[in-house]
Amino acid sequence: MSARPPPPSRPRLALPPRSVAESLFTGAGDASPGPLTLASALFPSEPDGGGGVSSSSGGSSGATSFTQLLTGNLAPPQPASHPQQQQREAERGRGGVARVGPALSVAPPAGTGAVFTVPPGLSPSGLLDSPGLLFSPTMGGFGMSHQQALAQVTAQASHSPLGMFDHTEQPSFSAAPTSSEAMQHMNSAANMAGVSDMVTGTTNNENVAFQSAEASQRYQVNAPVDKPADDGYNWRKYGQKVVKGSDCPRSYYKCTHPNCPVKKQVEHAEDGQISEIIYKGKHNHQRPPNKRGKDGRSSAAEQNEQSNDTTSGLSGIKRDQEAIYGMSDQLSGLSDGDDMDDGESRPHEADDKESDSKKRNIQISSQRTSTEAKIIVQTTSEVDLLDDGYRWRKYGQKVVKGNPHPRSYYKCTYAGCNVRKHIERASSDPKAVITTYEGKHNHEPPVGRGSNQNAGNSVPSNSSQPNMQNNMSRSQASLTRADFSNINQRPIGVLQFKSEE
DNA sequence: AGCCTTTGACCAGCG
DNA sequence: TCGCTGGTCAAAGGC
Repeated sequence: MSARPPPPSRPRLALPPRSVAESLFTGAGDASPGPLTLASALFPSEPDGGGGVSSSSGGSSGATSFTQLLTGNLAPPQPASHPQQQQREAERGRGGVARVGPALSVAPPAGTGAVFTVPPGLSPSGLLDSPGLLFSPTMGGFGMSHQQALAQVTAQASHSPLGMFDHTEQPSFSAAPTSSEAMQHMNSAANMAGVSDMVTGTTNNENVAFQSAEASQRYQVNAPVDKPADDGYNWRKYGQKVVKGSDCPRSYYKCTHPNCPVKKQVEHAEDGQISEIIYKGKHNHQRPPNKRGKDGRSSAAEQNEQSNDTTSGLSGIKRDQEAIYGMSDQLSGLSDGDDMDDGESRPHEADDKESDSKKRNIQISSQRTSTEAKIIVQTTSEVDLLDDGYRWRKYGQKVVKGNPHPRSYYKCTYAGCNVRKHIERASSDPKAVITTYEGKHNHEPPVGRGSNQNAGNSVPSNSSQPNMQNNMSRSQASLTRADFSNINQRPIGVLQFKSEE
């Protein structure tokens, strides 16, 4: 074993416990938008070029869909303050393993990035079934239709790391799934879009064309569990080691399926949480049937899954995982495309440090003990975060110990609505802003308002942006959305959404 | 009994 | 060549 070097602290966004918020999340179905709703709302495209998340490296076209953002318009997950991880990523790239995707919690280098924290209790139905989810036609600014976006996302999902994905090619709109597993992810994606029926026709396809190309995908999660998230496959741990430059012991797992080359590395943080999962290789087999029955790990949620799941065949925890991984898959496949203005994927860009430094990753974190779900997107102004379709009035601000940056408190201005949110900046990265919603709106988002206007913050808005919240059902929480009208401005908002009923 | 985890040792790549 | 490092092996033990 290698001597353990002094572990440099891995920068993390430290959030104070929010029991109130959590309790609200668990029961505040109405208040929460689906993650993709949030994400899509966060990253609307602006045909006029005035909106959309501009790439940190610039050069992105005006029309920026969520998918496009995933492919590259999100800034790289590694902040400049995380050189070690950047190095590690670069090293992984040099290792000859194509690195795809979505580091789940890596911070962006240029101070931009996104973190999706998918709550354990957040079922994919909540996570995925948001009515206004994804690319609502009313989100007219998008560069693609709802169906197109969905198709693209689901196609990306077919390039799953958990299953077979081939990041070397960008899935086309009509890309066909290559595996039943991929189809499961597609289902997840479809569920995310709330239109699972769009792809279920193909999900039954059992003719699996396994891909042979090696690939890997990274997930960064914060899962306070001893074992890595069950992704449906059987793994055997064959090693553990503390790697240099990381405070996390790394565990090595192999897929137990005969002749399956897939391995995964799981890094644990000091607190025992899983901080990162790296998949290498592709399964040459289908996901084994539910294994939990045999080992007695079946959970109530799992059991519930068996009886209730009618969408993707997964529910409860399993579906949560599917949601996590499915989303990750999508994000990975998408993010691998890197700069969207390239117009092509760059599968080996890990070899290119410069490119790597510009790589944008969606970060997804899974906190199984949390009922929160967050999307963290960097922005440059707190007021940018206020535009979520609702009107907010600032009622307080406070500086907490350990964080030089004040946390601001807002209340929904709608009469009788008790929804609050507070925006805080991470001490480690002032550009990382976390928005926490508490409560659920008992009303529709104000109709007719500009999406960038805030009652409490009269910030000039881009009137061309559609009000993406107007068609969201009440089951969706408010969301924070950055003002992307400034092409030079990076979104650094942090979204936090709650589970939906 | 079978499967899995643990853990020290070993190996290979790289600078 | 040597040392460092990451990845893997394999024996031992546990469940």
